[in-house]
Amino acid sequence: MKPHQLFFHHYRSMYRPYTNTANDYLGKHKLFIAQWAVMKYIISSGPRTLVDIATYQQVEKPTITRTVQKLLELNYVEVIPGKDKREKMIQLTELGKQVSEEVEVTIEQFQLKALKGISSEEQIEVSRILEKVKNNLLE
Amino acid sequence: MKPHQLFFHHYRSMYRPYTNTANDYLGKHKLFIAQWAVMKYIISSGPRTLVDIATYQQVEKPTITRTVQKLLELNYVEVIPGKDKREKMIQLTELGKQVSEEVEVTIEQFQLKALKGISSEEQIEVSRILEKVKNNLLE
DNA sequence: AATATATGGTTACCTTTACTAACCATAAAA
DNA sequence: TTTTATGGTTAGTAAAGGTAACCATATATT
Repeated sequence: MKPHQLFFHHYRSMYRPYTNTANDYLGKHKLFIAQWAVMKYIISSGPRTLVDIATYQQVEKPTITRTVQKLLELNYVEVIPGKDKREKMIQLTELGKQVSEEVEVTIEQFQLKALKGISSEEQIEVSRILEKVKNNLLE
Repeated sequence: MKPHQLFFHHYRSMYRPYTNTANDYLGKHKLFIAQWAVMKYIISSGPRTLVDIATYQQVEKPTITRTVQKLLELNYVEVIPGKDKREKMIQLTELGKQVSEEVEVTIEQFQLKALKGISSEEQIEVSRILEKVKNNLLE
C-alpha cells in the first residue's frame, strides 16, 4: 500500500473509535463532541461569533447555529451583543464554566489515554501535518 | 494550547474538508467515500466477508451491510459463497473493476494534492501514529 | 441619497454515516 | 442435545453536516 493510501486509511479508521469514545466520556455531562468543541474554543479564545466558530471548525454556518442552540438549551452558553446589530457573540455562562472544569478533567484523561506512548513532539508534528493537509484541501 | 489538545483539534478540523472534497471527486462515479473505502479494501486484499470489512474500517456490521447493499445496487460488487453457509464474500464485478481503475486515478490525484509538501516519510510516520491512537482507543 | 452588494445569522429540507437492539441462520462448544 | 458464538440483516433512531433561500444589517458603488 502506498504511503498516501495508508495515510488516509488510518486517518479514517481512527475516526469512529475516537468519536464514539469521546462521546461516551462526554455523555456524563450531556454533551457531544461537536458541542464540546465549541465550548472548548470559546474557553480558550474568549467570546466568538458564529462565523468565527464555523471557520475555526471548518463547518458551515447552519451547523454551528444548531450546535450553539443545543448549548443554549443546556444553559452552558449565552449570547452577548457583538460589534454591530448582526453579530452575536457566544460566551460561557456560569453553569457552562462550572461544567467545563469537570469536562476538561474528563477529556484530558481521555486524550492522554488515547495518546499514550506518543511523545509531545510527535503530537505537535502530526498536528502540523494535519493542518497542512487541511490547508491544501481548502486551496 | 497543549499538544494533545492541538492534536485533536487538527484531527477534527481536517475532517470536513477531507470528506467533502473526496465526495466531490467521487461524485463523478456515483460513489461516496464510505463506499469507495470498501471497494478499495477488496481491491487490495481480495474478496472479504462483511465482518472483515467492518473490522478493517472500525464500524459496526449494519453499517457495512448497508454500504455493500449500495454497491450491489450499483453493480460494482457481487457476493460469492464463503467457507460456510453463513459467510458472504464480497468481490468486485467486472464493472466494478473498470470503474475502480478510473476512480483510482481520480483519488490518487486528490490524495497527492492533499499531501502536497508532505514527504513519504512524514506520511508513514503520521499513519503509524494514527494507528497507534486507534489501538489505544480500542483497548 | 439611493441602490447594489456583502456579511452574520436562521430556517427548512435533505443526506451521509453510523449506532443499538433484536433477530435469523448456521456453526462450534459443552 | 442443548448452549453459546458467529455472520449477517432489519428496524428504528441519531449525530452531524450540507445546500438553498432567506432576513436584517452593514458597506460599497453609482
